Amino acid sequence: MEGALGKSGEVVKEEKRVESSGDEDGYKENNFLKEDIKLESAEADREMGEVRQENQRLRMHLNQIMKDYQTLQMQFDNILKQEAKESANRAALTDLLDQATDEPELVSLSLGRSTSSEPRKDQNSERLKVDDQQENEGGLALRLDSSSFEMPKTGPSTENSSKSSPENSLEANKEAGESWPPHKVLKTRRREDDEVLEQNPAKKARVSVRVRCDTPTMNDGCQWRKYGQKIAKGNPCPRAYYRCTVAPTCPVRKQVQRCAEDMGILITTYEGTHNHPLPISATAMASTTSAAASMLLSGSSTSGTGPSGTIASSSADLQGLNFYLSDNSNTRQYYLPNSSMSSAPSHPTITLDLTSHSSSSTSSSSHFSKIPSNFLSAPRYSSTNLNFSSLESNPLPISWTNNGVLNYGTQMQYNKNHVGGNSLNFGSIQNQENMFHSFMQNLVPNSSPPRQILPTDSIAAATKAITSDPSFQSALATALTSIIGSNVGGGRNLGLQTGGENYGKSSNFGEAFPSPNTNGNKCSSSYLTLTPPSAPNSLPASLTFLQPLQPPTANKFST
DNA sequence: CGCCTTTGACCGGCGC
DNA sequence: GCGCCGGTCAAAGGCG
Repeated sequence: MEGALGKSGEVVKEEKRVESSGDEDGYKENNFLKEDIKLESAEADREMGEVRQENQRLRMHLNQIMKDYQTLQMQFDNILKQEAKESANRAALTDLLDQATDEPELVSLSLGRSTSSEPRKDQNSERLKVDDQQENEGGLALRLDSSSFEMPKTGPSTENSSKSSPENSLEANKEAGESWPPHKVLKTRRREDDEVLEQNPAKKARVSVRVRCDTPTMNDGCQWRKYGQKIAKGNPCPRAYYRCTVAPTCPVRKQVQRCAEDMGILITTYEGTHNHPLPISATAMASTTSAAASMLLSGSSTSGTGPSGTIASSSADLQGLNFYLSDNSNTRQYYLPNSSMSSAPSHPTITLDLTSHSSSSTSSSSHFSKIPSNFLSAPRYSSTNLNFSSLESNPLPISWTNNGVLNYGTQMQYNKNHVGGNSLNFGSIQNQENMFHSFMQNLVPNSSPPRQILPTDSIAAATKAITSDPSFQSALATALTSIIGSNVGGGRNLGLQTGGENYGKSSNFGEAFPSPNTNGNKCSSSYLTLTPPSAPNSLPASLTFLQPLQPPTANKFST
């Protein structure tokens, strides 16, 4: 606009000059030549002026952006301070209530409503109080101590995906030995790898994803090969072992097992970091697990600052979104009571709970207080939980139908024929959630309609929870951005997921499911995908929940 | 034919 | 040292 005005002004001046110089005939030709030169110089001057004005405009815009950024930063800090105060008050209140009722209830570290009800060991109360204090001093609990996530260049989680990873050592060995080694050599290498792993605990971090899923496996977009199956102690359902086959040297493995107390819940545990480019449909889960693992490891890496070498637990509970971060000491016990997990030792485990508390009539356990103890983690090992469960007070038994229409009070449904044109009709969802999904839709190019079915009740619950509190959203986004942006495979696993056509050729359907069913679909995981900010006024990052399309093939089942 | 699952055997860590 | 247990291997067979 300013440029246009400036241009018009210059033109008027030139016209005046031309009019005043065109009166005398004797000097006409010379004057024309001079006028040409003058015009050229005027043209140059005008262009210079335009450039200057453009420069000035850009400067003004930059200043405006900086002002906006500072304003938002101040607002965000204020919100954090307020929530820290509220959290402190709640923690104190919870302690008082515990003492008054003389029940061994846990100390809630929630920012929102206090909902957890796991028993708390009395001997842990002092530690918990200290942890709470640390949280509150650090501001919003959900901050997850973002400073600890700024260690990608030196921390173990970064090394995880690069130099000293086992796959690299494998590759190094491969260069020397060419072919895949015989058994004994493999064993030797495994030992070498273990040494590397010991030096770098990130390798052993595990991310466990709990998803309500009626189908044998969760489709995470990656390509897996089953290499074993075992009956684990304490669970009648066999545990299946899968190895990533996208790349022959990929060290990533996963274990799939049904929840003993609730067969509807599928527990998938990922271990390792992919050392290869992933299919688009697999990036989200990889990002999520990697972020979660790095979160866990970051927390572990900061140990030593707190009492007994522990970090402060972080927890946020906002309308159903529980976000736990704890160390490997007793702090975990108040949401993982009486754990007797059979997972391998020295494996810090982070659990992403994407089950919905009241999503299913067959469900009896989805919140942490009801999670079967033998599937979460052993008490002595590091374990972190990200609970995306909805709460009793906020039931969201929502599912998507083939038309993308939400249902309430039904089991999750999967769409076989859903190819495109997902209208995301959210029916009677609250405005905030509607807006959130609309925003998410805007992130997906219209030319390629989201082929993922926006997933399940749990996702709806998580979405609702996140959208319920903007400050929480900001905090979560900031935290996850700091994690993922710095850690996930050098960013190669990041990105907005726009399609889920790649399901690989894997047919990893046979899995730990005791009673075969005829459902031809695999459950797809619920994805957390971070996207970069699209506008100065937008959130630092947006949190999306996406889901790949279901494969059209039928399932095979194993016992 | 290649890739997959199945499944019994084997290995190593851990507790007693 | 022994047994338990989680995890892995690899031969055998199935499938497309």
